[in-house]
Amino acid sequence: MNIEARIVSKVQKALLELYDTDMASEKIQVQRTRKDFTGDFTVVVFPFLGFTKRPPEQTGEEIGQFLKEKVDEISDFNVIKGFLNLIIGNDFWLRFLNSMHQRGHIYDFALESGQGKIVVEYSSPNTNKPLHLGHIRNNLLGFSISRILEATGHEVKKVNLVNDRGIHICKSMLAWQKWGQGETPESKGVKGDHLVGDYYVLFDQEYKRQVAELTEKGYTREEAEKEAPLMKEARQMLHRWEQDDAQTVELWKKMNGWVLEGFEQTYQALGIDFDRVYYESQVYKLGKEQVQKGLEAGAFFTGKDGSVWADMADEALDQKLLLRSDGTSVYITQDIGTAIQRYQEFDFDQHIYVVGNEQKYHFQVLKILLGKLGYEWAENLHHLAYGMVELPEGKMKSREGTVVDADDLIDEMLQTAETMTRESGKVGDFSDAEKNRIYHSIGLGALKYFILKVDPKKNMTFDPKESVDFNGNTGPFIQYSYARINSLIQKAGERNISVPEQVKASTPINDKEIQLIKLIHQFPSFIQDAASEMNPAVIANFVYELAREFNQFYHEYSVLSAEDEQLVQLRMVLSIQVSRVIREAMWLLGIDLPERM
RNA sequence: GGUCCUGUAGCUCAGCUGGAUAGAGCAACGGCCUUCUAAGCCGUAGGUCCCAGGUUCGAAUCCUGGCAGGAUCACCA
Repeated sequence: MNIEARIVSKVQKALLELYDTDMASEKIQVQRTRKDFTGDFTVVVFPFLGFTKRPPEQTGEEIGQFLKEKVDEISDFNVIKGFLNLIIGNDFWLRFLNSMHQRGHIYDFALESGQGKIVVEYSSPNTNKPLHLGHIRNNLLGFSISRILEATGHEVKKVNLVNDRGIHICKSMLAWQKWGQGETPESKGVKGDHLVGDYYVLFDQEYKRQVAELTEKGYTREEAEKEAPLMKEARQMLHRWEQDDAQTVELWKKMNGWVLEGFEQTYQALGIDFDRVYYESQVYKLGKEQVQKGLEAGAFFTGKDGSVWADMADEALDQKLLLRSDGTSVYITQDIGTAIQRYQEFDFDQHIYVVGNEQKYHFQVLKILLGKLGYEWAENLHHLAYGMVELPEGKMKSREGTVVDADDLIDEMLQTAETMTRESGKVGDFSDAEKNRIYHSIGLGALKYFILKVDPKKNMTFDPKESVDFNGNTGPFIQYSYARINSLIQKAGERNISVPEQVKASTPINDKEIQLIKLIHQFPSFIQDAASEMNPAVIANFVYELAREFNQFYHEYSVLSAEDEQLVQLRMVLSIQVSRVIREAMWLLGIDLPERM
């Protein structure tokens, strides 16, 4: 049990003994004492006044007195207005630090194993164009939240559902067939996903031209869009694909292969991976059967033209199409099928879908439909709906060419990292391989941190200028803090300063040191919060605060040349523990740390 | 029009299930490297927490109603 929980239970006891009142522990507020007051934890006494029948100051005094006598860790207290500030004795913090020092992972004690199995679906790209900034947010969130859930004792399965079929892929295929002249990623020297994306753009340009031509001839816009020869051809191609036409399938396999290879490179650069990859081409039919079953069971109904619908009037929603009149399935039908498949495969306790917030309605409906089919686990599906990434000049629009390409962005980050590092002149003696590793850590660290530090559900503005800034609340700031501690530890070794197994109980600790130990102490509860809110930003903000706090300490006090031996040992142990927490917090975010920078 | 999300310093964001004088970074200005990495540290300046009511001992936080921005309500995915 952590110290806060202990205080709550002791306050509860105090209320019972002093005022004969049994108060629920959730109603007792214990919080960190604000920096401008003395104390470590604060009990808010206002809620107790109803039954203590005493003014706030007196109530605080009485409870404070009780706690000081009955709780060893509490060495003193003070009362200001209705706030009872408790002071925890140094020996408690020292004991805590020592216990930390002997542990493996720090987040171990956030970890209660056997918390259940969770499937996290993320990334889910279409195979007709390369990844962009929006996908990066998705990938980073999915990957980080998976690690956070693992740290809280869940068994996590990371899955990707690649949308490798449909009309959009046919568009690229058609354009390549018409104008590609056998071009390949190798022959052209570009990544496969970019090559295919280029043909998608080509299709769109030509298609627009045809539509314009037709509207000039007197077609309405809608007619023109439908009748444009290119679109007709694309639809025919999709039809052929669905008929398993050998030539079409071969072309599809070839171009999908190019794209997937390109994606793989991007994933690798981002440092993310999956336990299982699904392809829509293989699972898109799964839902039909389920819908048929539901139809037979009376959960759904048939329209006049043979299409199948669900009525969601009970949920105050409209009707939803599940199968088209020609019997083919729509998007939601597929998701019904894959959800059931995954439940059978993994027997999950929860399933998280990391998908943009524009699909909120979709997932709301998905849960309802699975409920109608009688699956109680439908309520264990969660949609982690993240906001869109906007640019300072507004939304990213592929049509206007304002999308930020993932690979370009990564390159730019690496370039900047290299330039900045060169200018600092700190890695002169490194091998090229080492230097590249460092540029990669820093460049990607900056990008990842920039994106993960904001609350997922909010839309965020991505300012390229700001993202490339390595000062302030950034990934490199934290990496730098870490590298400095690391160097400290190296130096200690060179100077034959040994790190003790235990810090001596009598060692005096100053406020800054206590502040740092307190932060470390809170790490597990931040992990819990991040997990329950599905929000990596909680971790990001925490580790930033820790790094900032440490930098202040580092600036103000000397570790290796502290006044006496005991202090050197305390500060060494403290520094090591801080670096461990930074490392583990950054690991939860999926951000690498260079040992030197 | 219905539903959902967001609105905090010039800009980008924190602010936990209501708690003390609302916090960081960037940008601006001024300091600190003969001392463990200055990608750092310190200071100055900057606020009608969108508006109006309500609940409460207490509201940036909860409720209601506005306003502004965004998303969504396809036989698209």
